[in-house]
Amino acid sequence: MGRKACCENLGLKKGPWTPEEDKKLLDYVGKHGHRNWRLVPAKAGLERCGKSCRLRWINYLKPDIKRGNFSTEEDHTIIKLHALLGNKWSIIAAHLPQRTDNEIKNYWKTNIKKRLIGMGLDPITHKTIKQNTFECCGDGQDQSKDTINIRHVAQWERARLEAEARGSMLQVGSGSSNLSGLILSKIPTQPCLSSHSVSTEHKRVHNMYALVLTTNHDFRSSVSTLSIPKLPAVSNIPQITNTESLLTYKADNNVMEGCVSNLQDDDIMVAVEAFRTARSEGIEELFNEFTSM
DNA sequence: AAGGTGTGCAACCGCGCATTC
DNA sequence: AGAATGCGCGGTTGCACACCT
Repeated sequence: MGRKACCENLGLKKGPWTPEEDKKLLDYVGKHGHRNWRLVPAKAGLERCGKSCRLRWINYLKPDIKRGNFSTEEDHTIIKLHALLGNKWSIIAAHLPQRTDNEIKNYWKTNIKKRLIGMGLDPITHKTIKQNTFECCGDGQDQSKDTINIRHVAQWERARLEAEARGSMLQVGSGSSNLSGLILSKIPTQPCLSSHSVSTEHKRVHNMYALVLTTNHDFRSSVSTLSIPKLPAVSNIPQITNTESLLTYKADNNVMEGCVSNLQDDDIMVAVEAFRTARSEGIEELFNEFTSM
C-alpha cells in the first residue's frame, strides 16, 4: 500500500545538513537548477534523497529567503490568513513571498497560537475559548466582553470575506462559473452562532443579499468588499434563478453604483452565520425563499 | 554546577494529487 | 485505464539551546 519512501535506500544520510552538503547543493542547483529532485543528489555528489535535498533548498538555501524575526505586518497577515484559510501554510506563505511555509508553520505554533490562547481565543476558530459562539448572555460586563469578541471575530470575518473575494477573482480568471456556489462552498464550517442573533428572516436574507453583492462586486472591482451597494426595497427583489441572472439584475438596476454604507460588524456576523447555516442550500433557493415571504 | 523542563526550529514522514508512461 | 513516479503539503519528531530549580 502506498508508495515507497524515497529515502528507503539504506546508506542515505539523514539528519542535520553540514556546511559541505549545503555548498554542494547550492553549487549544483545554482548551475543546473532542480528540474528533477530525484536526480539532484547523485549529480550533486550528495548521499541524500531527493526529497531531503528539495526540503533543504526550499526551507534554507533558496537565495530569496528572508530569515529572522517576523515583522508586525507579517504577523498580522499570518493571523488574518490563518483565520481565513486554516492550516494552509503554503497558501499563507504565498502571501509572504520571502517566507517558507515551514517557517510560518513553526512561527504560528511557537508564537501566534500561544498569544491567541493567552487572549482567550481559540487558535483554530479565532473565537472565544469559553463559549466559542456569540451567544449572549449576561450582565453588563459580560456583554462588553462579548462586544469586544464580536468585534474581534468580525475583523477576521472581514479579512476572510476580502480574501475570499480576491481568491474568487482568481477562480473567475481560471474559468469558474458558479460564483455563489464557490463562495458558499469555501466558507468553512465553524461552530454556529446562536439562532436568536438572527433577528428576522428579512434581516438574514437582506444581509445575505448584501454579502452576495459585495463579494460578487469584488469580482469586477478593486473597491473594498465592505462597501455595499444600496439595497433595493425588499419587495423589489425578483426571483433570481442563477448567478448570471443575479449579476444581470445588479447591472440592470444599477445596484453597483454608489456604495454608500459600510457593513457593521454584527451585520457581517449575521450574514456569515446565515451563510454557514444555509450553506447546503443554493443561493438561488435562498432568494426564492426570501421573495416568496 | 548539574539535572530537569520548556521552547524553537530544522528535518523527516506519510499521504494525496498531478503527471508520465 | 491504470500503474508508476515525482512533487508538494501538513503533521510530527527530535535535537540544541535556554531557562529554571
